[in-house]
Amino acid sequence: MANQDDYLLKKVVSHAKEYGFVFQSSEIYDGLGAVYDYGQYGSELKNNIKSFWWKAMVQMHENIVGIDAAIFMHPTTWKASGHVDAFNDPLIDNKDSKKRYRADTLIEDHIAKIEGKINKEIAKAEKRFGDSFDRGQFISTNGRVVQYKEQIDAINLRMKSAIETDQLQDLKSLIEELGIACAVSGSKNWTEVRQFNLMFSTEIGSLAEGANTIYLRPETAQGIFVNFLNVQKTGRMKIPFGIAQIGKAFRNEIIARQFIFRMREFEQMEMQFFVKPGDEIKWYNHWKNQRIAWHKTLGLGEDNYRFHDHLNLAHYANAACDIEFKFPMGFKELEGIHSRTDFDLKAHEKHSGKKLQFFDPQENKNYVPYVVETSIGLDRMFLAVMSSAYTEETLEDGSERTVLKIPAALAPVKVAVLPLVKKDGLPEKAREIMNELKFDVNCQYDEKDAIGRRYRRQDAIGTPYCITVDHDSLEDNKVTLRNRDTAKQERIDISQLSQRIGSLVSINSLLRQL
RNA sequence: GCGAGAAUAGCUCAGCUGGUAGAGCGCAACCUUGCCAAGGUUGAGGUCGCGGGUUCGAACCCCGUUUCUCGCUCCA
Repeated sequence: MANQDDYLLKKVVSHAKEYGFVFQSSEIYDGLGAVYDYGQYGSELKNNIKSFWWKAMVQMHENIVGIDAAIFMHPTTWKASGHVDAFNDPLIDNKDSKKRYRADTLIEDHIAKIEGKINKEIAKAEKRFGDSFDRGQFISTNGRVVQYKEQIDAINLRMKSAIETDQLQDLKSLIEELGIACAVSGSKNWTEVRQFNLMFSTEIGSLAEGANTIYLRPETAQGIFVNFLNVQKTGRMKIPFGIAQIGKAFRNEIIARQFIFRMREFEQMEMQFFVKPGDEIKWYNHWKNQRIAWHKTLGLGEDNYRFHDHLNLAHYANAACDIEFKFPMGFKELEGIHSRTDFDLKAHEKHSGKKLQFFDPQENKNYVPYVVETSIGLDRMFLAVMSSAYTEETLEDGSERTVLKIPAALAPVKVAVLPLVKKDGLPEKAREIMNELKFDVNCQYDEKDAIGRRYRRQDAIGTPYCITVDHDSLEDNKVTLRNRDTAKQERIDISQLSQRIGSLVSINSLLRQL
């Protein structure tokens, strides 16, 4: 089973390359790790996914608007968001077991052990003294407990100052002095502590001295939060309302693998929905339903989706789940829906000194709104479409074909116009049709090779419809319309083509189902 | 980042104990044909991932490096 799935992923990767969907970045220079480029068909597919999302989220909702914030943001943004602290991990490896740990977690685990000893002492004393046991007094007077607590305080103090001042050597010394051993190998043979920053940084010239390091945003959400007031005021938005955005984000992943599933440069499509405090769970459930409906409209397979509720919530969230998709490598996160409370806006209030509040006329008071976020990885969505669309079929006559059954509304090329033969005026007639259709949809003209081979070529890039011009077309002004998935053909009047194709491949038909 | 494996034409791969590269498919042009990968002719495309080393001689052996895959690890 696993082999078959690996097989599918490999197939999708090589198909994506062979037909111009996805290339490895800078391939002629041996490539750049975990960075990929979208080719001629890939970029079309990606744009169509964006368009479907944007229309569904922005255009279909009067109370949602879209923005396009810059990738560079003021450095304080990332202090407020918590990324400077949380995306900065001091890591240490055990040389014997080859296991990697966060240095601060190792120390915290050690502290937890000492706390365990304190609790043992307390439990013992409680047993001994029974009802007359004064817990508070015991803790502050018992010699052993006081000693343990002093130890903990000293370790904490040293760890904090080491992290804050970037004294990584001291973190290692601390680990060695405490005699912390690897849980796997049991050895105390550690490497140096190294800092891993998941945020890419660069310099900017215009900021004041000492504050000139800026980051490439590790998520797009903060661009929305810092613009909350701008949009609310200028757009006269009333709660509840949403701000949507599609954009690139960057993470210097230690390990980035599985094709475009985890990349160092990736694109997010997300919407932050601002609600009245207390209403957030209602809206959280609302957006869960909305988002899964969006996915299922595409018809990539009902069974390919599932919700995964987070049990361990991030510090900012009071409810969170993922929409997982069955990728070739198993069910993996495709989209996240988080109830982020007022954590972000409050943090920006604190760091900027600006009030980020909404005056609610019904409540007749100001409050910091709560936020429900929907955030989907565009590249992951791309992979979901590609991997579920990839099909190898054996036809009735025993021949095989590879077809991308991409939803018609997302297909890179909607129609191929093909003269049955390359003579007798058929190419001219086909060009004529093409020159009209190209105003409506992305189409291709192809006269090379036998008609069957041209059909297969279009199948391989997922073109949902082929129009074939034959000798009869010159007489009756009709052409055949060939369906990619069924290979069935129908005869249709040239004058009706534009309308017919439009209804078959338009995103609107999907939007109407929502 | 650690460990293991891999890298030869656009794709899939062959290439013997070292003797300076092949196939199928695809691609391009032309001829023939004409509704589901047809036939013929001709052609383009690889300093064998990159850099060193051993050797008279390296796609092949050794070292380093890059990229990919798997496992560990990490994952707001």
